[in-house]
Amino acid sequence: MPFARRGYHHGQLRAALLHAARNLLRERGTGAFSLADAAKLAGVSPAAPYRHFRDREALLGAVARDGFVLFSARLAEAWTSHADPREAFAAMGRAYLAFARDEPGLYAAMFSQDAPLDEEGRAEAAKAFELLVKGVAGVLAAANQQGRMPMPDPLPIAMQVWSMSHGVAGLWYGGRPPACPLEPEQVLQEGVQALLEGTLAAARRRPVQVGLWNQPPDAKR
Amino acid sequence: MPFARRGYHHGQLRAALLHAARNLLRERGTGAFSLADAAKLAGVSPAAPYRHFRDREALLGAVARDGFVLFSARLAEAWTSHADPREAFAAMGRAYLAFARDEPGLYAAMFSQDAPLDEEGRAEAAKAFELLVKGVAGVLAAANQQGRMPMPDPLPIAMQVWSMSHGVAGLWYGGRPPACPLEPEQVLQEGVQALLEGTLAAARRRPVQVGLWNQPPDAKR
DNA sequence: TGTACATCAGTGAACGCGCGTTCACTGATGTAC
DNA sequence: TGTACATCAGTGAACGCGCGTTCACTGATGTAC
Repeated sequence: MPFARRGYHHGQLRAALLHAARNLLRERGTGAFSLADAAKLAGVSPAAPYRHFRDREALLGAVARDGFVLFSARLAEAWTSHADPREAFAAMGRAYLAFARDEPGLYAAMFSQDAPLDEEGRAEAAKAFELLVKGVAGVLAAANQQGRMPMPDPLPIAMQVWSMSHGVAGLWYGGRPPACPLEPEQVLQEGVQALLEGTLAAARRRPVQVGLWNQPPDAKR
Repeated sequence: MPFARRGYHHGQLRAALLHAARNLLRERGTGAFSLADAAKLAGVSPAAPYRHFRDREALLGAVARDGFVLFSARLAEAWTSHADPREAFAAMGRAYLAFARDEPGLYAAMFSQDAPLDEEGRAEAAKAFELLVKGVAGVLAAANQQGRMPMPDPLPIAMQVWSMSHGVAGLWYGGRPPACPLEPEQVLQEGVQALLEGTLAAARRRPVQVGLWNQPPDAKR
């Protein structure tokens, strides 16, 4: 039992509440989460949380913010754990799904409007997305070492990858798993693989335009 | 006001409750949905719904089932509205997103474990997925009119397309829309485009093996 | 080192609310004779 | 055609519950002198 209280004053109630809330989120959903239960789990009266959070929403928002911090850390860890960008990117995908699998309630809260993110929370969410963009850019650069093709804009591709990851996570870990016998990791891995391959194939069809990198072909007129 | 009651007996309370529940789901989320409000919206006492549904979950499950029926209809409509499989498939994607945009609460309920599907409901959900598989198979066949490459199994591809669609829907219509300036329709359309292109590129690399269609290359030993 | 006091984290009882669900009932409907 | 009666959809009042939140309070902590 981490964050156990020591006396009349808890000492680290804020951290204990965040911890308890995450556990509740894991067992029940975002909707079933209750402030009273979080307080009880932290071994404290139902009024105590109000010393640290304005209301229920504020606690949920803080949990979601911490969720994005943890999420970013896991993605960054996966990215730096491999030298080859393609392997690193694949590891990122596995880390993404592992996070959604192990913390489905937290993951759902992070992307739900029930847990309103403050400015800092939105910055943390943006940071996680930046990691994905960096990963996509790395894979694209690795596939284009000779600079034979115009570099596609990594942002829409990252958004497509994010969408597929979010979709796989939602379908398998967010509700009813699909009836088909496919493994979510495989679906995502092969899907992203094909997605990148198709993008690169399209890019190879366009002539290299030195000085016009990252610009769409129509922009020259 | 559809399904308005006429006298002491409502006449079509079951349908009215399903209608009211869908409206509530549209305005609030799955979590905030309440049986009492559905009854009030249908102009009936809070005990009346129990004549037609075992409990709150049963009503939600019935709403979800009807949601899948409507969803399938929209997808089928889009598919049959174009002769060219590629155009039809693109229309299906747009129909998918339009459904999730116009009925976000219903869409969320359909994929949430809060609304337990009965046998019939699961069959309806499977039917919607079948339409997607049919669409993928149609596009693959159109790209392979000369029979030059082994036909890839449409099922995992359909699952990847479903995941990306579900992810785009979840990100843009299910919570916080992403900060990036991309349109969800464009992200999905281009993503699926690249995904299919990559899959076809991979398939072209394999030699045609007459009599071994739909079998993975390793299966020959 | 000791003491008075400000600060503030946590208490516990209470509130109002809305919800899911039950229950004895009432009134409309339709069917058997 | 008329009447008695079974059926059953909807009533309304009530229940128990859990929740978010407030409020006057209490007790520990740390700081100024």
